[in-house]
Amino acid sequence: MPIITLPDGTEKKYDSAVTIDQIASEIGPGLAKAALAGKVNGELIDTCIPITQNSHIQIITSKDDEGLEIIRHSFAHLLGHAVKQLYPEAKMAIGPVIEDGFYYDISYKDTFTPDDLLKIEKRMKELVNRDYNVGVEIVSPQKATEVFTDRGEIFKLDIVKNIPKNEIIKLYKHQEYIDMCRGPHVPNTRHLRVFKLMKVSGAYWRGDSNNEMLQRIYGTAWKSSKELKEYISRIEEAEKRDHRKLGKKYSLFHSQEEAPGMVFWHPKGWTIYRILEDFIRETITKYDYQEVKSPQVVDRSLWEKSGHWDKFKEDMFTTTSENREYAIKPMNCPCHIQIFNQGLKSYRDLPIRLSEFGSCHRNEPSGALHGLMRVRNFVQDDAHIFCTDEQIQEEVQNFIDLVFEVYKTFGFDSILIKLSTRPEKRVGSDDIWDKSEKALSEALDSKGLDWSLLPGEGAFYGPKIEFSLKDCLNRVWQCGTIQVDFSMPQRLNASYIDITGRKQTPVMLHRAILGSFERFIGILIENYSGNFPTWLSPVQIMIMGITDRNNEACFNAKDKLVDFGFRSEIDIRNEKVGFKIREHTMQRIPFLIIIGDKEEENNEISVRTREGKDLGSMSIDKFKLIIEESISKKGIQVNQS
RNA sequence: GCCCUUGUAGCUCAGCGGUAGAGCACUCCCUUGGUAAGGGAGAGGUCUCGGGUUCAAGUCCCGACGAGGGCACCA
Repeated sequence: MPIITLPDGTEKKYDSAVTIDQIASEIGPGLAKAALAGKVNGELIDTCIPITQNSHIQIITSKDDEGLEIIRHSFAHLLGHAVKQLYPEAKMAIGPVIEDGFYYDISYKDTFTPDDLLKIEKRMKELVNRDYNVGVEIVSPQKATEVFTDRGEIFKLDIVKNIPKNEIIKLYKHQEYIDMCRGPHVPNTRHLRVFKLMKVSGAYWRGDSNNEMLQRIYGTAWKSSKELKEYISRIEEAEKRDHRKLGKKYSLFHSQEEAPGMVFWHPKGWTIYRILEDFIRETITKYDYQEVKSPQVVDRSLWEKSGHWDKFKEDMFTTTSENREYAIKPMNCPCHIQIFNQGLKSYRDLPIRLSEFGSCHRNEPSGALHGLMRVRNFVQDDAHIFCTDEQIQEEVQNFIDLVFEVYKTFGFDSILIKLSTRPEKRVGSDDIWDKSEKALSEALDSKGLDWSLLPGEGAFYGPKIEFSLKDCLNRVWQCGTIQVDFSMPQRLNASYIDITGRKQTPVMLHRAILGSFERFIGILIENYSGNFPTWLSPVQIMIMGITDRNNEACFNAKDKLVDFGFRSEIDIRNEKVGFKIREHTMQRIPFLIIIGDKEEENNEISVRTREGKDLGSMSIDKFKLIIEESISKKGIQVNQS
């Protein structure tokens, strides 16, 4: 005799078990048609599962977020149905929901081509049009084993074996196709309309690189074709902004076969790099950092002491000379400890903040390389803070201020923060972990920030905070980090004399704001889509004459603007002004200056922006104020169109 | 590193067994033109590299290297 309570508080009494489908039908045929699943006391169930207990229920339709997830999940089953019809020998592995869609991992003797994808997609559409009901059955592990043994679904059998005894197993029947899933799933395929198969790629079974490589078919699915279209155009927009493409277009950098994963910075890209470096240098100086520079190539003995030789030998570039073996540094911290270790340190000296724009090399797997985002040679805006346990919290607080100040300067206002705490395998006493985790969380709370906890995700040597920014396409990039390290100072014998005259080991905080310059510039290129704010624009001003008669005036204007400190160039090619304007507008140069006879007569210049706005004629001094204003805003509220 | 795809002029791409193509860029000539493409001519390629099949190989096969999409990795 279940009593069912609806979200609006209405109660319904039933003589016997009742399903979501029945309840929805009583409320209205429209709802019955739209019902995808139910939420019973907070748990999602299929529409056909009988409810026997008094329950609060909610009917899930495609309007709910959960509804879309269910639809996407059912699409994975539908994909399975189609694949097994077309390729009966295929073995289905797993088919979960992911952001924006779903995928299915499949083992099959031949590789799926884009043509196969079209065939599968076509078959899926045909199946959808049958409007067939999806059946669900709760079975025992034995039954599930029988079913999948019959069907030769070896991966499903493996999954069944690993399902805990107390968990129920549900089989979903898509006509002759049977899949296993926690569910719930849509009751009928007519709910599955808007989708597209996107691509096929490789993926390891159970995500383990020792296992077989399966073929993964990715699909996307949405509530409406409008949303699908928006999704596709979002992908296209991201492709247009691809930093590798824009890097070529604006001649910022390139890379070539002879140096995979390394960057050849062109004058324009290097200009941006230098501005960033100067900006960080200037900012951290305000925060009492001291800049240092340490060697690139260091004897293996140091890397043995630091533990890197054991753990990361394969990932380091090495070199030999006169029978000695060296590593090209993959990070700066061991060297910074060497600097710290010179001379006796007192507690009065702490905290010591050593920063370095040190070039590091890591031999990343070839498959990991990606434009500027993942390289083998990079420079971090790196620094190490040597301090006492008690100073951790204040140092973290200061760092948070620093991070927010820097990100804001680029126009990044939405920052996500994650705190990762002790993993199972770790060094350091529970006492010190307690203390430093507390220092980190209290530092965050003292700033009134929202943050999320990642338990167990910390490094073996200490907890950490990670700062991610959201770009204008809402993509999330992890950039900043501050990590407590209890291990390395000890390994490398760092010490200071405390107030009682005893030797102590300092805590070391690794921290970076931008992460690597390479990657951060990649992010900036995509975020601004090449429309760098004036302070970052490699060329800020392009001066062009109308005719040859104006060449001298152009040179004079350029000299004056360069003297003022603006990055200015001239274009006195034998071309019409319209042609030059088009070219430099497309190169996204913020200010275009045109000088013709009229301007010369009045001793003025004519100014136009890359947005196509004509600012009219003015004196160079007046223009100086305009561009100074634009530069001073840095990346804040820039026009990113 | 693994799976798939891929590598042709400076760039974007066509050609897919039979003497290397287009657009843009480049060079030269004409044009000196007022706010997003003036006109003409020319030059430019061991078709990534190394093997093989063939009378004949950018074109088919094998291998290496690079790149792209994923997976794994990311101190």
